[in-house]
Amino acid sequence: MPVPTDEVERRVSQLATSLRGSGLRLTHQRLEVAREIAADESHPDVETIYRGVRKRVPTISLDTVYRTVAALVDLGLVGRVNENPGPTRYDANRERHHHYVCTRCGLIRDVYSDTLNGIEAPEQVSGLGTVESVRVHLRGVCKTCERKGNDSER
Amino acid sequence: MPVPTDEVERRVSQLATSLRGSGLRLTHQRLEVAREIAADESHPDVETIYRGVRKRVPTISLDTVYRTVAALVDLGLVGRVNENPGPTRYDANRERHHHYVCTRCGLIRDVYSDTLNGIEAPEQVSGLGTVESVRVHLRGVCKTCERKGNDSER
DNA sequence: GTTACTGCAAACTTTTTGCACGACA
DNA sequence: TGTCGTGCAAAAAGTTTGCAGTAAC
Repeated sequence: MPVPTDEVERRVSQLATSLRGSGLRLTHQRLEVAREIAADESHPDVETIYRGVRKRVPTISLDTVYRTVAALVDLGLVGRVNENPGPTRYDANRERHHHYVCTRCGLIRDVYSDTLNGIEAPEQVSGLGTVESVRVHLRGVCKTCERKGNDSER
Repeated sequence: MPVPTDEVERRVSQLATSLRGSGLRLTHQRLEVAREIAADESHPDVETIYRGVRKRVPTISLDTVYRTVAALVDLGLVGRVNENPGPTRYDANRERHHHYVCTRCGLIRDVYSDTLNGIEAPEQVSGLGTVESVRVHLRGVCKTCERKGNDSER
């Protein structure tokens, strides 16, 4: 299930507004990188974003994608996802959510749950520092990998 | 608070037994890498393990540490921790636990909580695949960073 | 017209791999 | 003694940076 077109456009225009608002220039490349991330709910890495954007902007370079993604992360418009070793992946979904991760293929899916959202930090944690977010990571084997029955541990 | 000596030895001997049991040779290097991870609760990366082991085994090479750590992970004796971008970190603590992560300095502390252990996957997740583990990630700013008041985002 | 952004190339960091010698069982 | 593991070196993968030309404002 792809991200609905209007949701993509909503995200892109929010990204555009925020870029402009923070004094950054709204270039063709940035807009297309933003669009690519907004339309991809598979939590793509930079290489994947690069391949996608190149279909529309064949001259874009990989380092521009790196720089743009870093800018979007700094602005808080995109989240970094480090569930697995290997390339960092990115997430345009800024709604509160949790993650399901397949330990075989690395698939990451967003999980929405009021129950999980309601979890509070144990009081002992206040001795360590402030708590700004509580995220649940569910790990297992996805349906596709289970069907394949293979054991490519990633 | 360092890991108590007897707990370190308990972990090391378990690692030794498992290595032998799986047909791998019990070398000086492997034993010392295992000891280093077992004694370090800061979730060290390979470079840190390497520096620690070199005090006792000055001739060990970095790639041996990489290979040993990979073997320990494959045997399920050590966990991989990917809370942040940058080098992968490792965890000798195999008890069920959760993580508190400082978003400024990258500190990772283990969190034990029966409440958090009791969390169950929402039923919608069963549509995605099996669930083998449920871990809670608490992110915030640790006491030390808060005191410093600096903003080195990491 | 300025200044920030891009593309290129090179560097850097983290991790993996091939090979010959040395050490464990 | 045979085989697996180690150290060395080189390569691969992922990411960052300096610079000169180009495009946004």
